[in-house]
Amino acid sequence: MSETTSPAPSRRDEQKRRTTIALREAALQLFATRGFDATTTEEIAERAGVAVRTFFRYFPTKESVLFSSETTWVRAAADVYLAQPEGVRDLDALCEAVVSAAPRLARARETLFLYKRAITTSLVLQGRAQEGQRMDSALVAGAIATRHGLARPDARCHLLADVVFVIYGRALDSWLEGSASADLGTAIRREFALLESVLAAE
Amino acid sequence: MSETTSPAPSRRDEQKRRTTIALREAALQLFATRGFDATTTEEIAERAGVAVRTFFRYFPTKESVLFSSETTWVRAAADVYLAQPEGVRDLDALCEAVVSAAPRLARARETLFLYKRAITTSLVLQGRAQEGQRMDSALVAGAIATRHGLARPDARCHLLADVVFVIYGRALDSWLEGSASADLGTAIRREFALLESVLAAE
DNA sequence: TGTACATCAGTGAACGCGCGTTCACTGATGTAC
DNA sequence: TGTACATCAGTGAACGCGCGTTCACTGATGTAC
Repeated sequence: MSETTSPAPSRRDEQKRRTTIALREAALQLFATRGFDATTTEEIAERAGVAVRTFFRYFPTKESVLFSSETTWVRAAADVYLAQPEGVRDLDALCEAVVSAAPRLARARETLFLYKRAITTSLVLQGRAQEGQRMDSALVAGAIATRHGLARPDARCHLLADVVFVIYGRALDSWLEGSASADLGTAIRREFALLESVLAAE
Repeated sequence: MSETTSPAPSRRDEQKRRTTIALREAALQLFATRGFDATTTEEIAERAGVAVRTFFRYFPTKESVLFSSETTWVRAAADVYLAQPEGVRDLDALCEAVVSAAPRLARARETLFLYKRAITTSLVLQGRAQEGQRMDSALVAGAIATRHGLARPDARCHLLADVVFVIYGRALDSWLEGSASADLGTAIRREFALLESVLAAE
């Protein structure tokens, strides 16, 4: 009755997984180097070793290949946030939560780097990435509301969540642009500290 | 030698201006109601009373019709920001600057409403809007740097500028969704106050 | 273990569609004298 | 003020292109007995 164990991946499932990954990787590489618009679905399929027809069996649109609907690091971070002691200030709790996701993100540095490069080549991808972030922000706003005993997030929750994503985005960017040896967690803490200093200024 | 006076708009210039406006308005209406993807350039041209061919004489792409490159309210707001007395805290100076732009924005309420609706229907438009905001944010970051006597904006300037746009965006949204009689300036001040309270909390 | 049938990943080919371009032209507006 | 020519806004038609769909099929994997 243990439904949690891997449910016997058949050869077919294995094959499907391989094809999915092959298409994802091919697309990421091509988008990051040549740009989204300059890459055709034909080229992606070719690089992945399948027919174009197959590409559209796996992904409904060209741009959807970059965005897996798998639960992001945000959900895990929200749990960390909610696990913080009551006495901790919201902003500090959020900082800890985001920092807790750093190792997982750091492990995918190269992929994140390509992903970011790919995004910048196309308005569609930027729009889609923003859409994803809006959903993540709403999720975080919900967590903040929960911590405060609110049934629904109010304006404060949403504002705070949005600010957190500004901070996260800036931290991620500086980390990706810096040396590979730098620590993402440190970069995140730095941006949080910056926010405080900016508001306290004068 | 007064180059500032209007340089004698000829009939041709007048005609061009009319066509531009007609295309813009037609596109805005159609995008906002039917959605960007569901609207063809054919329909836009038809509604504006010109041929499709003419559309592409005025705008290089379907999506560019929504974005005029005219200087936004941001430049004016940046000037207001820089005109604030030295003693005023950065955040307060920024608040005043954004609030000073409120009347101008409020006058275009209906257009802003349609614009926002249009944006939400398409990833391309979202990306393009975001791109514009990035540029505006960079402009504000530059102004902040100037006020602090920096040659170039540092991380603090950029973070602050980004936060300002989060605040502005949230204020604008709540104003557009609220009753028409509400005041945008008030909404802006409210969001700024919210940010302070959020950071001071506990 | 072996056979018969069902399912399903992958494919080829043809197609619809709308964006954006290219070519060649018309007729109104503007300018030179 | 009037005439001759130049410029330029607008157009029609045909086209290239890549995304995404539809139809009809193949061969490998999975299942029933």
